[in-house]
Amino acid sequence: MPEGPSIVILRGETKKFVGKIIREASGNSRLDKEPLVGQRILSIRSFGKQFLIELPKLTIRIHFMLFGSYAIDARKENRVPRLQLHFARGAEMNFYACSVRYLSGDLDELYDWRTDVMSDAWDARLALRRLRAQPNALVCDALLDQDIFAGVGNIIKNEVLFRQRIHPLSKVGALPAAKLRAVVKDARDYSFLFLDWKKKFVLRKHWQAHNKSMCPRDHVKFTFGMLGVRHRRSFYCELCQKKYT
DNA sequence: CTAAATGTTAAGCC
DNA sequence: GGGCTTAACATTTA
Repeated sequence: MPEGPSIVILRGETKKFVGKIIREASGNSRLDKEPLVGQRILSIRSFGKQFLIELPKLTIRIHFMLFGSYAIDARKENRVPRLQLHFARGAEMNFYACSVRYLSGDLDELYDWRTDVMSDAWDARLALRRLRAQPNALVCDALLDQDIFAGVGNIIKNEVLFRQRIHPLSKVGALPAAKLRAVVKDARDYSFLFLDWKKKFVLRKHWQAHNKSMCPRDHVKFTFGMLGVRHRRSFYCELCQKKYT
């Protein structure tokens, strides 16, 4: 569920709710759901891995973390939704095992859409600038930095590094300028491939590095490690992914 | 069956 | 208090 492209898919599945009025709100979230009732949905947006439902008085922010899921006009059996929104004629949205928060204020002030890899407003040059500002960071950390690449997660990280033949423990500042630009470009390009493949339910079979044991280029074993400040899984080939230090 | 995972936050420690 | 590391959270899949 959690990476940016998956949230874009959810946005597509819920766009019909824009303009609709929330008739009832329930769920095991501890938030007060009363303020939602009677509110009309002004817009449904996403920022990185966050799903946003904009109402006149507040915005519902849903983050699916690792395990979250949803059901639109359907329910999961034997599960209590964290948040359930009811609309006219039985339409409903159900969100499970996710983080729900309310935001107040103008979304355009809360979020810098230029940093969302899935956004029309994506600004590659801004990402480059932010990368150059932390030359000592490891590329595997930089790609997961939501202030630079909002929406990029561990799968996209592993795939982009493999596609660009970059060792995850490379230092940002050591990458040649063209290589750094390629990382920025591919973070977005691969995210859109991810979106396309996920829509067609063929994402997994296109993984070249993530969760794989063998390098498809060199047919040698991938190295596996829990790398970076967040100790996230990295799968990489010592032969074809160059380490810039 | 057990373990680990597409992620973030907050507590805990120096 | 800041900056860092670790634990907690929760569900599906291998």
